[in-house]
Amino acid sequence: MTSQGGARQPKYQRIADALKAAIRSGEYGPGDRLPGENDLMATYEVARMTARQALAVLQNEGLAEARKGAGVFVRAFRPLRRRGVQRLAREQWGSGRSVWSADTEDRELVVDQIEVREGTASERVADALGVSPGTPVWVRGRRFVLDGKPVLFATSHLPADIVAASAIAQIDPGPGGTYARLAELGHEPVHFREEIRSRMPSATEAERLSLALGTPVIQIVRTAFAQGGRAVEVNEMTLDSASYVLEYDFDA
Amino acid sequence: MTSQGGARQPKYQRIADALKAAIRSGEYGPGDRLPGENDLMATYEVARMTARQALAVLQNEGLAEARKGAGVFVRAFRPLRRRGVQRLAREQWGSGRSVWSADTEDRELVVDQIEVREGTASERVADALGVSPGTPVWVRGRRFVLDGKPVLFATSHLPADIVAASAIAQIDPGPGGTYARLAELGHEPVHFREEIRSRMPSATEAERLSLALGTPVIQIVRTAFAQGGRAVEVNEMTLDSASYVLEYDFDA
DNA sequence: TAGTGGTCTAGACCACTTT
DNA sequence: AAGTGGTCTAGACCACTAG
Repeated sequence: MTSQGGARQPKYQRIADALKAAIRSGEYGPGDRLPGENDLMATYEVARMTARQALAVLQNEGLAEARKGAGVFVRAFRPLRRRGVQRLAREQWGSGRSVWSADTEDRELVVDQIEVREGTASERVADALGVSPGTPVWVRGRRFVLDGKPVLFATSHLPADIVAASAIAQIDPGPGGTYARLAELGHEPVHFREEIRSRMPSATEAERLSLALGTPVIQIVRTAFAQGGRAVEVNEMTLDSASYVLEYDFDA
Repeated sequence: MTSQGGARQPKYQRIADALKAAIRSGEYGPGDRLPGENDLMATYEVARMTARQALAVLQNEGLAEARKGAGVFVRAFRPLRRRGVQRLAREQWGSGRSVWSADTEDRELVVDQIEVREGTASERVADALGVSPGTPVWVRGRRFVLDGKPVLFATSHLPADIVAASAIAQIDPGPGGTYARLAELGHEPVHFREEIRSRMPSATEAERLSLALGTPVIQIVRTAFAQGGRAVEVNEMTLDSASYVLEYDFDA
């Protein structure tokens, strides 16, 4: 085979581009089935691996999703809006509502994979809390599933000397959640810092969030500070990037 | 070949896991060369495509980077810290410094691919500015290259009726940048909203930021509001996720 | 020039989903 | 039962990088 009919791009790229153009043009809408491997082999007269590579491009860009035995489908997006500042306003948890109720509105929220245990601060957590590694902390882990789709999991770390005897060391921290309890203990959070990164998930994370190929995670590390500047909580959250838009409002 | 020696995982996954374990254990550090396709074929007695697939796993997770003709190498990370709130404080641009100087510290910053032109608001931009699609706007595009590595490109949109006759319609907007000029025009930004998304880049974006496989982009859409609530700028930024950590500080 | 990764072919068997 | 994507083999030629 002499290959290349004058094209400078690889075949699989040209096929992928054609599919992307068809999606942009509206020929295939969210949820629609795209031409499969066999279709592409016939249409473009290429080998199976080349057709697969073309479809892999779309999947790795997050535009399409393969379902084994069924086909390759255009992905749909309906992200939640997470208002970083308002959701942590004192009125929110001060009124007995949980912080997450601000994000979910009328959708069905399930919290599972709950874990509450005592442990010690890793180097990263110790650094954020301003303590030495190995310091006793309480660890609170959970996962959020919205309308059947896992969207986030989080692990919160709190200094054991503050929270050990409180409801924070229980599965259910009570109305208003952890922050309301911290306030009662005299360690009311008055300031927050959120650090945001994005990267591709590990295999474990991809499974825990049921992530399609080509879906990054957003990692948020929030540190809560009490009056006087003491860090009273470090919360490490891992979000499905296809399920979230983060919003931060602030003044000049 | 009878295949499978009792393994339940695909071969390429087992090979990929072995490589990841070797990286975690420190056997291969940042910048080190990993075993190549030929090495893996010999070591694990697999075909070239299977070895390639194993290496593709690492690349798609952002752990490794292939350099044509050279090998596959462990990636290194040294992100910039972008302080979302402080960098936009009035003192910053009020003092004649640019907003980005807050991020870069002592590293070498080059701004290129500069574009300043008049245009009309797309639906998305019009929506953010609170005007009708098609409204005249000035568009300011540019790319930031730090120590030779592109890290961000941004496109800013400003209502033409405000900025047309000002330095904002010039290549160089002068000391303190666009925001200082807006203030002089009586439209000083007093409030900001940043929306953050993450996704895999398109081929164009990947090229413009020299992104390795497995590197998501972070997209920030910032809207600046003047006193009275009028939106005076919408800035769409696309960041290399491997080059940035975003930070937001705020009170409860 | 030797070795590397990038692309591509032409087969094969499997597990899975749908009809 | 038919069709789909997932895995795998065994070859091949190419462009690029390095010593």
